[in-house]
Amino acid sequence: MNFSSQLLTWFDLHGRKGLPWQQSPSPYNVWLSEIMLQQTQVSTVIPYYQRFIKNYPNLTSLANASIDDVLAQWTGLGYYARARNLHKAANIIVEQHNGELPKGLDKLIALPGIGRSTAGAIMTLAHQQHFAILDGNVKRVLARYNRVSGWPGKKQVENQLWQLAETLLPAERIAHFIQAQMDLGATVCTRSKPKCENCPLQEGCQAFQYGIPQNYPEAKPKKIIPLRKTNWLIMQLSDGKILLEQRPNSGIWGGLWSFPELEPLEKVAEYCSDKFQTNITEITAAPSFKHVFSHFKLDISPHIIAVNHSSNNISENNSASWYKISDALQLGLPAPVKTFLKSLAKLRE
DNA sequence: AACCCGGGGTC
DNA sequence: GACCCAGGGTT
Repeated sequence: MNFSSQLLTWFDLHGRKGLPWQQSPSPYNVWLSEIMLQQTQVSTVIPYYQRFIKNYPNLTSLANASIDDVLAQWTGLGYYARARNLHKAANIIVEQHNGELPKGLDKLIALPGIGRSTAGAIMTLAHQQHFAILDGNVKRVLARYNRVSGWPGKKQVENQLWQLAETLLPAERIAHFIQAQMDLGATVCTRSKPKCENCPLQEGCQAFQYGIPQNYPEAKPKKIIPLRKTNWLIMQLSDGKILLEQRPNSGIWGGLWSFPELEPLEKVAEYCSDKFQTNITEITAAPSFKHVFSHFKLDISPHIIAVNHSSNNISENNSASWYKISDALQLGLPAPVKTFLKSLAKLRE
């Protein structure tokens, strides 16, 4: 028995077949699930996927939605560029491909947010075409099976893995095979404590036979991440409304609603007055906390600022608005903002 | 080909 | 705090 037939036999017995996006693997459903699953675990994705499909059952409804609504649906999933690219791609597909996801690796890769692996997943899972994928699971399975040394972030190592992934493709049951690789990686050939005793590929696995499976693939070189500080200005009117500002599309939390930030804090009165037409009556410092991103750490000091309007509306040149907290919670919010707003609401109860 | 970008969950 | 997770985009 070879790699693919061993894997397929295992899949029939132990593979995952009840995931929401597997019930009807249309190109749209596969695409949406693949985007959500980029760098995100299955268990996290499931409720988001179900809500998304309920609100946007097909590609046209997604394209017709506003980006603000899409981001609100995405709140808490992270990597918000995925949502912006998804929405952008949906509109391109409506305008240039008659509302149907194009069929073909290169046409898929041409869309924002779809790379080679995601395109491969759509071609195999939705169209039963003969392509490889190379996600974290497949990288791990192949690196161990073939004892590939080096970090997959290196081009040469990645090329080697792609080569292997393509060589091992079976002639039949391509969708099951792709799914089986991911399932094996997720449930048996796990990053730590792999269950080699339950693995159908044990006999041919080079790392199991001659090395230590956990050592493959090599880990990403560590980097020291910088610490940044910021102050959140949580302006609140006497009626309880708070001010939120929409962040620019590029950069961290792009397109999401958050509190105005100011560092240093010295000229806070001037800032609130000039930019938001508010007069400060009282400032209360809330406990600071840290939020960790992959490439930096943010030390956030929230300041609850009781204010009065000095003018009825905020100047037009910034995208900020006053919200009741219950309404704010419906917007696209970074996770720590959502958490903070919830605690603020509880405080006033 | 190297490097950058980026959120949240879990243990 | 370290590490994981169905990568993509830019330079």
